[in-house]
Amino acid sequence: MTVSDTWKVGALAEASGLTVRTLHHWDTVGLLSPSLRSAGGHREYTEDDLVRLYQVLALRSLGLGLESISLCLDGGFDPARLVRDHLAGVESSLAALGALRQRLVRLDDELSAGQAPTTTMLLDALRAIGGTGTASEEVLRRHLDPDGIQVLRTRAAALGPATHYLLEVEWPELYRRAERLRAAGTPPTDRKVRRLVARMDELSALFTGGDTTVSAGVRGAWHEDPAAMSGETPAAADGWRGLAEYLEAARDARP
Amino acid sequence: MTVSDTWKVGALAEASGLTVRTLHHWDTVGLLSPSLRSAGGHREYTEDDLVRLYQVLALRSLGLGLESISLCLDGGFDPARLVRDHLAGVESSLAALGALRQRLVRLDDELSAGQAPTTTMLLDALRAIGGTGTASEEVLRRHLDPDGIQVLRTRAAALGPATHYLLEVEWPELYRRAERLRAAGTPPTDRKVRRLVARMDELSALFTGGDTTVSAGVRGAWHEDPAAMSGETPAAADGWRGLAEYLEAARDARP
DNA sequence: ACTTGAACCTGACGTTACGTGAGGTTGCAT
DNA sequence: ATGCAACCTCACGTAACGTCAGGTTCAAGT
Repeated sequence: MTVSDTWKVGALAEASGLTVRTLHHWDTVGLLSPSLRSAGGHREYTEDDLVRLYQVLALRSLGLGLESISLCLDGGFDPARLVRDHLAGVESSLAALGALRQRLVRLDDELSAGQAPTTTMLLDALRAIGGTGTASEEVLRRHLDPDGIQVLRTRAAALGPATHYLLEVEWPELYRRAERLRAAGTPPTDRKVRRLVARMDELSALFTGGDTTVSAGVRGAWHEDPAAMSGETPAAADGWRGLAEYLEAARDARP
Repeated sequence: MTVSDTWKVGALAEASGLTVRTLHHWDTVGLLSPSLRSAGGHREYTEDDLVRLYQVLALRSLGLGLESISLCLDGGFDPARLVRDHLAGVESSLAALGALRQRLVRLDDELSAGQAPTTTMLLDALRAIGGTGTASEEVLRRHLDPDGIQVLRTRAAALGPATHYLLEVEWPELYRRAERLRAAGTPPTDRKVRRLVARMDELSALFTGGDTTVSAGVRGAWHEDPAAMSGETPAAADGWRGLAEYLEAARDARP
């Protein structure tokens, strides 16, 4: 007596907002198979199948995978535990995404603030020179003469936006890796650490034009007051100073 | 004069914390190919390749895809725009994840609160009966006699945890779909809406045991004060009442 | 020089939840 | 009978690798 006692894929897809392909897929993986087939092999979904469909939709809206949904509906798994585990996964990826967003927002802010240089050591130093006046300015001036400052300014102008951008991203990444290695107890003589330091010096050279006086001056300034020279957050109270000494040790061990 | 002027995959993998397979993959997709090969075909990564590796690691830590990293490093794309676009994507998925977490947390709370029923219409009604005393209790008692209440209590005990769980999840999902359809201007006579209402009535029947007196009573209570009967947040001020009338119209149009 | 074991190589398939055709068949209405 | 919309079953593509499988090269020890 109902209008239609079975549904075909197209009708069901349109009614549920899914695609035909999705229903096909759910059929092949056994998540939702129509109870009937027509003589010619066309799928015929019954009312019972619709019930199952609603259940699947409900569980899918929680972000569960198809396999989990099957287990849940076929009674193979404790739903409460499944939800708790899933929630734990969601929480962790949420935290990771949040941290990522923090970094991207900062980076975006800095990038869209025109050509004004950035948060990290050398770039922050350049901002100080630019006259914006941060805490790092004084420290830096104590370690560099006007000529050295002029070198930095010239270099900053010569570098293209891509390089500028890379420094914004690669430099903090090198720091994080160094921090992780130090936290793991890796000795400064390890070749991983030595490579990191070498790369940091290369980036430094990019800006100083290989002028060792200038680069040593900047490094000295950073070593004296790392916190003022970087926007990054140190891991521990002695984080920056400890890291600076750690990297210095790696540098000294080079020969 | 250096310790080793080229690196082999294994050494590089160990030094960078990646796997050999990952380096192979980055080679085949052209993201990071070693500049040299040994006579026998072994990969030999030079210092320049290490520079590239650090850049890739830096960009990857931002969550960019390999294709984007290639474009960025090979100068094919504006890095600032790339970051902005990526940030937008991250923001949106962050919002989605946050909403999902909200739902999961609530669900988890309710599930771990023992057998105490839940937020949604019928289950909330059961809680009211249980004596916890919510706003819905009074409304419900006005629509049900003690016999009807006994029917609900018996049913609640008879239903297994899986069904209980499904009601917690499927019921709100049905609501959200109904709300979306109503918001989209779908007429109550549409078969999608009619199916939704039918399924809601089926769930209702699950709890009332098909006793139309009881189910009508619960429905009446919910219709009188939807906000008190559900923990969900309405879309608009008239959200719940409007939705209730919408669903009632669909029910009436059934013959 | 010869052997041997570790490290390396290139395929090739599996993973998630479908999208997107290709090429052929069925169902319903004229 | 015929047309055409809707249906069917392959089967490849997606992102970024993991995980064998079967064969080759390297470096050290004898």
